Amino acid sequence: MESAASKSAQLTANAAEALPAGALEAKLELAEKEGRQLRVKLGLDPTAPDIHLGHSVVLTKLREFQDQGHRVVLIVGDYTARVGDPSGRSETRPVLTTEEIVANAASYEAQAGRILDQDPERYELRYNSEWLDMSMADLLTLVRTTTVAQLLEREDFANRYRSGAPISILELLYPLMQGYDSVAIASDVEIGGTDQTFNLLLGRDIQRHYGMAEQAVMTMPILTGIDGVEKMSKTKGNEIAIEASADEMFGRTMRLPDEAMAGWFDLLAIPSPPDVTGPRDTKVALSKAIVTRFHDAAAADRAEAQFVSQFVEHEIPEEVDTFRFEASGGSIHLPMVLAEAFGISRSEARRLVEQGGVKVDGDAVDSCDLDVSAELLSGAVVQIGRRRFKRFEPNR
RNA sequence: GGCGGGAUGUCCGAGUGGUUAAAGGAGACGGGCUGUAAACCCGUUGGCUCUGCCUACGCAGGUUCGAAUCCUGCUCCCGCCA
Repeated sequence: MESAASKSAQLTANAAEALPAGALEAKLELAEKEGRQLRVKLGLDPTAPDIHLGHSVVLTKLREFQDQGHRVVLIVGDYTARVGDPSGRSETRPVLTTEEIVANAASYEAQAGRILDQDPERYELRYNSEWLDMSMADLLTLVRTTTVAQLLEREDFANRYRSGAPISILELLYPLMQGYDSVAIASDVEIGGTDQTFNLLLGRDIQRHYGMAEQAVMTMPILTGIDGVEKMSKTKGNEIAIEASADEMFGRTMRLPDEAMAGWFDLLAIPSPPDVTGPRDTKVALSKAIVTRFHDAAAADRAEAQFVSQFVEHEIPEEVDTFRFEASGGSIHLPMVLAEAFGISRSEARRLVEQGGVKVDGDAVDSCDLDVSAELLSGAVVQIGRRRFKRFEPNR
């Protein structure tokens, strides 16, 4: 039997922090002694419908807990989403409608299932509206646990307060609500990104006020987006969704700046290839590993081949969507048909032609020829830039 | 309750009567280059029936030959003092 110490060491291997020191190990020991599972909590913020690689870091960590026999309690923050987590933000989040939240939550659960073990013995899903839709009296009890000074210790609040930027009461309430989630589900461990450290630790205080054992806290480093700088997030458009196609996953990973690769290997728990290879090959290996994880090895090979053909050798891809155009007249006004085919405005189409960005069967269109013959387009592959293709077929 | 600040294009943010479709930055897109959908360089970035026209600087009016810029009212947001 493995010791609690070694299990703890294993779990914290690529974590940022495990707080307070020794707490996780103590929890593991306790669980073993009492012969029970640990309840490991993760709060999900259903403000965007897609799970991306950033979420996968934490979810994969939860999976490790499951593989050691523990129980993951996923909390869909359907109620807290009405408040908006201010973590790391300089402004108040927009509030979602109930319908959006419900739809996002459903999609979240389905996607989380790709990483987590959904065996009911080891998996529990809860919505925090279940307990946060509380009476005023209960809210007052909750609010009594914490002071404004405590909340203002949090870096983003402190910064905003100092600079005279607005802080809404709603936002101050968020950490309290999240902490109450820990009370409601009696969590033993809570996991989150390093930007959650304050909230996770406050959860301990709140549990204590309610006379409960305090949770251990584990934070995971934040995965950068494909820009290699900012936190991966849908809003910034630098994410790789775990539902993305193999080609998209591969290509987007190839966009990652070389310097950011090491962090990705570490956080995504992908073994680094031998360092005899150059950065290009390293990045290819990373891309293939990611595609393999969410699709399979064959898909990774195909994605690589596709990438090489399209972006290295600049070939027209084999499979191109067909666009049917009206070829009744003899000549076609290019901006019009491009706008229709690619969903851009005619002005934009005109600009693209002027910049030499439009190719028909590989040849750039002359900017003087805004009207072309229908025959030229018939059966041709029209290309905008390096990434957008459509096969034109006359509509007859 | 009092005082003050603010609302500009996808975002941030200049601009206080006239070459302003609106500086600058970010983002995005196109081209070049490249191991790369990286970096770097160049360019573009409201729409259209495109040597011109239309729409746009919170909303509604007004002044003016002419307003994002001045005036009036309204809506919303924020800070400070009490």
